[in-house]
Amino acid sequence: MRSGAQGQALRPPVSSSKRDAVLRAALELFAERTFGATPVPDIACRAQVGAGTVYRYFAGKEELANVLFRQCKGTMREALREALAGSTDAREQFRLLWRGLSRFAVEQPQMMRFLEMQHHDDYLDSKSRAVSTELFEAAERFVREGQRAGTIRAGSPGVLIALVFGAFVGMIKESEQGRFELTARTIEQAGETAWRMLEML
Amino acid sequence: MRSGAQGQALRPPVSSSKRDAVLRAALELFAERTFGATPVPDIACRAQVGAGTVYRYFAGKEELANVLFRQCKGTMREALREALAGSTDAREQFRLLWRGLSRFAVEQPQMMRFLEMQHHDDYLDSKSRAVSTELFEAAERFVREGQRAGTIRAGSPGVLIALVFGAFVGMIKESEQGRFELTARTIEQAGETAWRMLEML
Amino acid sequence: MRSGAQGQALRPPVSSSKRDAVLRAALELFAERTFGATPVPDIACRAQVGAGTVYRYFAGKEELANVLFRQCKGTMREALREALAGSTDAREQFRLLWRGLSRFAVEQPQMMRFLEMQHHDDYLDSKSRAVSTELFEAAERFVREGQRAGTIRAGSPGVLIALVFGAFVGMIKESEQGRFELTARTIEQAGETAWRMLEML
Amino acid sequence: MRSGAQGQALRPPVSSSKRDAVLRAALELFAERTFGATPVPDIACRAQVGAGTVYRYFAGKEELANVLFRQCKGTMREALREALAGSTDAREQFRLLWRGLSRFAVEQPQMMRFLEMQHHDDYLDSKSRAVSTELFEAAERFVREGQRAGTIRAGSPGVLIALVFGAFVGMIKESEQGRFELTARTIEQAGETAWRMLEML
DNA sequence: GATGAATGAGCGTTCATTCAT
DNA sequence: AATGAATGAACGCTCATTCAT
Repeated sequence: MRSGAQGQALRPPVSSSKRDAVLRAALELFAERTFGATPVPDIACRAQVGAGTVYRYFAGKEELANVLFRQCKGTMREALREALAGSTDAREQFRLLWRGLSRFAVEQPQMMRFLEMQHHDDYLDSKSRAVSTELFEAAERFVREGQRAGTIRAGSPGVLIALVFGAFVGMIKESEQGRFELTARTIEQAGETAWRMLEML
Repeated sequence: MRSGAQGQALRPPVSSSKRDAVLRAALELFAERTFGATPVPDIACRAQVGAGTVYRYFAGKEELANVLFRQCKGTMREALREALAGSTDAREQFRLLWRGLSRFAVEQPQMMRFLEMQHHDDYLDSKSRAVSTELFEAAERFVREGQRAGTIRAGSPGVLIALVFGAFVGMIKESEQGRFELTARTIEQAGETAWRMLEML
Repeated sequence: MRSGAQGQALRPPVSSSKRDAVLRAALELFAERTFGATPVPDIACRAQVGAGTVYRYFAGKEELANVLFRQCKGTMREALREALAGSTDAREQFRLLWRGLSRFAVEQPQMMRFLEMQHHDDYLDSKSRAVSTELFEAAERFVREGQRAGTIRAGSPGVLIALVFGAFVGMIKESEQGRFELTARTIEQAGETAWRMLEML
Repeated sequence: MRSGAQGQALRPPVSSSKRDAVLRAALELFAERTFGATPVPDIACRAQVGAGTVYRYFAGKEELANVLFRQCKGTMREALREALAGSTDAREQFRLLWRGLSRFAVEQPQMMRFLEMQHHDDYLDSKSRAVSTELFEAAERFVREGQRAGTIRAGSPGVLIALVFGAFVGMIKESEQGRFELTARTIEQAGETAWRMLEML
């Protein structure tokens, strides 16, 4: 019993416990040491898998990183789904957005580090880049809606999102440097602060 | 006048045209390809210097990166000197701060990329970390002064700085992704926006 | 009837459709890419068989190649049977020989490539080597008979065979390099030419 | 003093003792075990050189093999220079040709093995292929001249050369299999035999 | 009997670093 | 002081072979 009625699954399965273990291990190590500084054998070792096994599931280290990148972006998007669904007023949506980001950063600190605190330009493929863009554009839409509704101030949506998201990332980054502790309270107040960049006065 | 009349200097000079050439070349390549992805021989080649010469001036690749990191942070600080000197009112100081960052980012895009868009945790030594901290704390002081003067709103100075600086970096990063163009006007408006996170209402 | 009534055969059968499929696939791939450049899993795949199955029928890649080698040599010998049976006069026998080789080369180009245009010294076992020798010696006998009958000129039979067979292989090889086309006419004339090395003037 | 008046030699020198050692070692090992079965580290080891050094002089294993191939073909051509220069009558020229091949095969058995007893199709580049073709065509010219002069019989020059050269290679090959000893006398008589394929009756 | 996922030794190659010149 | 040829450990990756199913 392979996996239901879809018929054959002739090539490397899209999921399997080994594959998942490799992705998990890669995330841990990439978050800790960067893509470039992580040897594939170390990933295999941490995943409790032979080095060759990595290549059963991924065409190479770069593909592994791309798949992981997309998976992480997907998880991030999931955390922001409610906020980006867009229905209530912008203020409330922003609260959801910030909360979503926070949950993501707190629950998946490795994904956060991997996604937003590292340099991917060397190996990201167009599909991965598209996933990034898509998420960015969803956020832009949120701003544009708010502007139309008169609850978000005027200004380039792209720039505004870059500032808000950058602020969030900056907070996480500096807290990881040990500059301050990242309590729920800190996060919430930071959200209030960031909202000022968007709110209509 | 470093070592008086004893004749030859026992230790390599702290600066020399070769040393500078190596640092310059390293900056260019690190900015372009990351520390981890830049071979030392390539740095030497770009600097028009023998590979061995790099090791005359730096104990190794990591030390080179540390020296470069500190030099870049120093240049950044220089760009912010006026703003951080602190004398006029916070609003004006912030304008100087944002302008300083912008000048730095525009005039030294390679430093900006190297310093703020890459991952250094693997090789930064304590001295370099201290330099970072120092700059961060100068910025915190600016916030604290403003708070004392009643021109900057209450809140953890560290968090506020992290948000503001993060916003700046976010803007640069996304503009480099091609999400929008970074005109003088964009930068200035973004500064107005970011100021909202600090201003007393 | 190999092992009588003892029930199950203790050793895998010497032939089976899977075994044959593996041999066929190996021949195709070895001819195309050489023994050394052909992964066992690729053979299995082409044979529509699990990788492990190859090892049920052959002790390893080398044994597979040896069995294949012998089988190909056998087919070659089959193509030469008439010519080597030796009964008519040498001139006619030679015609049969050349024709046999040609038929073999044309009908089994993969065997020809595998057997005569590649390097086997690394893995051929003594049995395979013996098969080669046996065929060579049959050809020597043909020469010796002709010499005795006065229709083939004097000279070391081994050397003469080496020259004639080498000429044949040379023709095939260069035609595969695209130096000329290998028509029936070309082959026949080449046979006439090669015969000159043997004929009594 | 680099090498005379040609000026700079900015990139890896075309010759150096290490480079030569690598080529020599590669020839020995390729002759013995085939290109495909020879690990680069083994070449380096035999050349008494670090593995990385191979890559200072050659872009990769394939380039090394191509350079070696061309060098060997060059040496072979050198051995045939006189014969292919073409001046005397074809009979005499053929004697020179056969003698040249023999000298080559006897003095450079490793080159002979590498060049003519192995499979290169996988990695030969167009330049190397051109070198092969050039030599083949020079031999064709020899045949054509002889035909024009009426000392070589009619027939496709390409096919005739393929047969003659194939015969030579066949002789070498079988002698290496131990089927007979390769004495000067054997070689000379074989030459007489092979000449029959060309001579005008 | 048959499978193919899994393994890990070993490949071709790179690069931080050294050292004879 | 400066060089750059040389090194070899370590990388990403392949593949002959095994073995749980």
